[in-house]
Amino acid sequence: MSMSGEDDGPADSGLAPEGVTNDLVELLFFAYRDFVGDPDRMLAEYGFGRAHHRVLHFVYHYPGLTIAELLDILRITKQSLNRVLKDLIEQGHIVQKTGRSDRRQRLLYCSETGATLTAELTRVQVRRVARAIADPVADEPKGARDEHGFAAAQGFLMAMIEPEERAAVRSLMARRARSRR
Amino acid sequence: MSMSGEDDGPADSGLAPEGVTNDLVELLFFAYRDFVGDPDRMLAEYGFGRAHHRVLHFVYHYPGLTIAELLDILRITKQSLNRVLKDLIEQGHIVQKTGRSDRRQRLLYCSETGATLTAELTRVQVRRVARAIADPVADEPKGARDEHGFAAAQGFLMAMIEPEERAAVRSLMARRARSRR
DNA sequence: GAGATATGTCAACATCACTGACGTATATCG
DNA sequence: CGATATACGTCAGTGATGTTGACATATCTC
Repeated sequence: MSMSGEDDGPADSGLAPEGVTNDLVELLFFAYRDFVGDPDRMLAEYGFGRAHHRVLHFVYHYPGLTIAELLDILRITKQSLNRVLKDLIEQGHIVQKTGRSDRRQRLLYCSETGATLTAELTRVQVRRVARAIADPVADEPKGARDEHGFAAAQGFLMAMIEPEERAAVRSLMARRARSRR
Repeated sequence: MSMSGEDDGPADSGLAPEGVTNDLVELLFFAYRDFVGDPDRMLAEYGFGRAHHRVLHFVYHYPGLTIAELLDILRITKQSLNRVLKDLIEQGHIVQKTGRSDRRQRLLYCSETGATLTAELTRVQVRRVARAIADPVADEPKGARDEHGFAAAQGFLMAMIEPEERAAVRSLMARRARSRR
């Protein structure tokens, strides 16, 4: 009797049991928190914030980006972008060049210092992700039950979390498991 | 010159080729953006924001949470928490009960309406994650080359992104691949 | 030359975070 | 019991980042 209606049929549908997926939802929160935590701290020393990081990141990795493209990527208003972009340009981390085919465009590039700074930030984030891929945290040694790819996603996300925090996250989620019974 | 493939020879280090990992870093950004996008829009109708969502989420899933525990989970100050918590209590979505073993504690619970609202938010997020696990987006049909679990992570994160946005993300990242040569 | 487009900017405002200080209720310990 | 610590609440001020709305300027397109 497929209760076909909504969506998450924990029973027989090809989809995930809800309990495990709930864990993934929370792991995503914790993983993302730590994922942006490193750059946040590094940039704070320069007086920059996460918004500056996002601009630096995309300009560094996609040199020659236009303002419009950047706005579309970041999904913020041009006023919001302009505030942080102005900081970065004034401090010489980003430079603008007038577009050659369309002189209205301001193509964005990192300066030497901007590239150095951003490479540093990227290095830290890439390292965290690469390690999480290489050494996912095996959480459920029950093996065998990963037809769906939960354990893989769970191991990856848990490995993205700061090691000292993992115990706290695990014991929190164990608490839900208990109260479900 | 090592033939075989582009450039990224993970060769000896157990770690990931940097190019692919860069993609994962960005996919994480886009995936998280869309992951929180649904609840953001739903809560905006109630005049609530993301901070309210986080409180509702953890109180709903871990009934009886204390203020201190919630502060530790969210990593914000009690002043920040209090602002949103006050909103939620005044509007009857969350109730406080004095702790029985320690009467200083205020144990947090969702009311009926709070539970209904939060279940709705959770449903949307769980659905997105469950689908991404069940139907990861196969991006590199080259197969075979996933000894490290990149393709799996990439497929999961891409599937977390709003379907209409995937083409844009793909073409953006293709642009980096091009400029690397 | 008219109108669309790309960008910059001013002003006002909302959300969500922070610090610092202080108040109250309750628990714990000597 | 009294001192001290803990859990929580709150006032006041500030900063980062987002929003809307309006308007200016340069440049492209027709």
